[in-house]
Amino acid sequence: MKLRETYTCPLELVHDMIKGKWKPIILWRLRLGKTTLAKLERDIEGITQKMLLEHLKELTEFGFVDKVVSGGYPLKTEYYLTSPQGERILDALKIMQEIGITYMKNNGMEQALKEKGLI
Amino acid sequence: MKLRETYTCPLELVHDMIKGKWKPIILWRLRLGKTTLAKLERDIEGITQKMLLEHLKELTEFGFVDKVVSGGYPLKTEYYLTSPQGERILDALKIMQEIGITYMKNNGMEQALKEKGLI
DNA sequence: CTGGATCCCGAATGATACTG
DNA sequence: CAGTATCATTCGGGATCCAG
Repeated sequence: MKLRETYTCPLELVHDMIKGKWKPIILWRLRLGKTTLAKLERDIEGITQKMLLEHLKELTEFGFVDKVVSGGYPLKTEYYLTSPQGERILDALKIMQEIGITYMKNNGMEQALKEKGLI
Repeated sequence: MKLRETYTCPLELVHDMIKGKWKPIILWRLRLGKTTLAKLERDIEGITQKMLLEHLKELTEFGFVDKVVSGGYPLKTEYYLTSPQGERILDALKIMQEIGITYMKNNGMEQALKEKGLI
């Protein structure tokens, strides 16, 4: 995600920072608390380690996520949402999630919601 | 913005619906109320009519925006946020705007904010 | 050796310019 | 305004590298 040099509006900046196929899902998954790369990879359906790493890196650079690396065996890295920025963006994502659920209900996609236990 | 056939999460769906360089700004501008294409084009710095039209079309298809065409000469079309979906997404965008302002303050981009009168 | 992270490349998609 | 062409970015695969 390449940022522009100038933004006409802070909103654009943030939108660019969370733009990308996997970023919202990663942040969403991180709402459950600090977790490892392996767990993220397991829980996020369809993502590859490479994509996960790339997007995590950007989220980290933009200050939404941070990580702790604990050396030793096995080598373990844990990722978590930063406070307040990471936690704040979650508020926005919650609204989007809510809109999505309502939208799907109203557009005959209830089946998918049931399968995920969201309804 | 091509939507996928399956989404693992409603959040992804919404993120895809507002993805695109100009969509957040268009929605943001529409928070000020119903307005015409010409005014949008004038107020959104750097957008071309083509881009504006395309993005408005998608936002309309996804139910965030609607338009009223009042016949007569000249033919006048006005766009506005739908209720509740369009207004709801605005709540998410407000949070993003806020995060963006804070981010810019903390990263030496205050100058840009002052120029826009946001600070 | 194992898990974490980066590099290079082709294919697909988005943005903008150009044109009628 | 719509259609097409061009240019820039992103996605994803696979190889590779680094560190304990």
